[in-house]
Amino acid sequence: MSLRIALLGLLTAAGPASGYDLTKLFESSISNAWQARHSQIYPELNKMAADGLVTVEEEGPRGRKTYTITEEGSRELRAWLLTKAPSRLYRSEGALRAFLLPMLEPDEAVALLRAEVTAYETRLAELETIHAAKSSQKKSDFGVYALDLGLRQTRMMRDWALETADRIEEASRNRP
Amino acid sequence: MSLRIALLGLLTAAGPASGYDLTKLFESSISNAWQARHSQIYPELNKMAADGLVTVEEEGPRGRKTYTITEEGSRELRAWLLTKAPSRLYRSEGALRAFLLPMLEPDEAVALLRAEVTAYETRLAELETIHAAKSSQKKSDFGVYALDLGLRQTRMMRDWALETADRIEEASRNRP
DNA sequence: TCCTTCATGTAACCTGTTACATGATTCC
DNA sequence: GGAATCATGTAACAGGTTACATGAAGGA
Repeated sequence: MSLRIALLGLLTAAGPASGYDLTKLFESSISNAWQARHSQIYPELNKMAADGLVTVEEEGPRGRKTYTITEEGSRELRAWLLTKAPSRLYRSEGALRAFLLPMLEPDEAVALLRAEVTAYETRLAELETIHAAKSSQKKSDFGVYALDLGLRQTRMMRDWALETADRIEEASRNRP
Repeated sequence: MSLRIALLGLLTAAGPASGYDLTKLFESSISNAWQARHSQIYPELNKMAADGLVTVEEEGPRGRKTYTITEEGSRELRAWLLTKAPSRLYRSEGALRAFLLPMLEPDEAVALLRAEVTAYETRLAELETIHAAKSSQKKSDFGVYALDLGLRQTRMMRDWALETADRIEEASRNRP
């Protein structure tokens, strides 16, 4: 379901687009919240067309098909946003790792966490670049709230890793 | 892979247990980081036994099988923790919703966000209760870092929803 | 006796990833 | 002519959810 919603959202935000365009839009605009490959996108667009949520308005060179969202598609998207309670289940390899951290030696755990901090710093820098670009261009509001959420998420993870590393280090100094 | 790791982790943290026990442990201890149903856990335990990562030490009443982690299982778990770089891909229905928020009317978006705030407050209260219980009993360290992460995650989401609602409300008051 | 909990399993289905496959167009 | 990019698709597999199915043990 979520893939459908994401595609309808992108077609609303960016206007008519091909599967190829949507694959790139996925990477550049929504990858912070959801991911999908072309191998999942193409069949889904075909199903959505069969269900009347999108139409193929024109076929360009190289078999390019440009999809446009229909009235029904917009209704479906709106209904999902307004009525469907979001699943708050959270699945993360990072959190699983966090759970298992106490089974490592303190210095091993600290080394892992310091590496995580670096990775999150890098990611943060990327997101901040994107954020700066978005703020200046003022083109569309789509993505601004999700980008803010991504920034907060990344900062939170970095802070957690940093503070947890310090905590473990201090505890192991006190009783080695 | 992650399911295997989670099961090996639980067997390390809680000692020998049955599939039934592990299903409940999943819900009570690790659900913040990962979820799995019994229909996924039972077949996986059988595969893990075939691969020599766990052994069935005893069979109790009602066909109960108690699994114990093997040396090889411990090695596998350690290796995963120390060598496998965690995927930092983030997929969340909440974030997808955040992306699409600008397509709603301001008052609709604000209402959704206020409801989110309430939901996260509730979740936060639950986690804080668990946290308080864990802190006092001091039984095992397993889960403390993941629980801390869960608390930060939930607070971050609540704050984001709250501040975004305020932001949208103010913007719509200035130019209605 | 009946209900609840304990206990394990399978089957159908949906979602997502990786890899394979093909061909047109454009630019150098 | 050759490489990069545009463009669409399928197949095999892995991971996860929902529903179905069964039965033993324990307590009211």
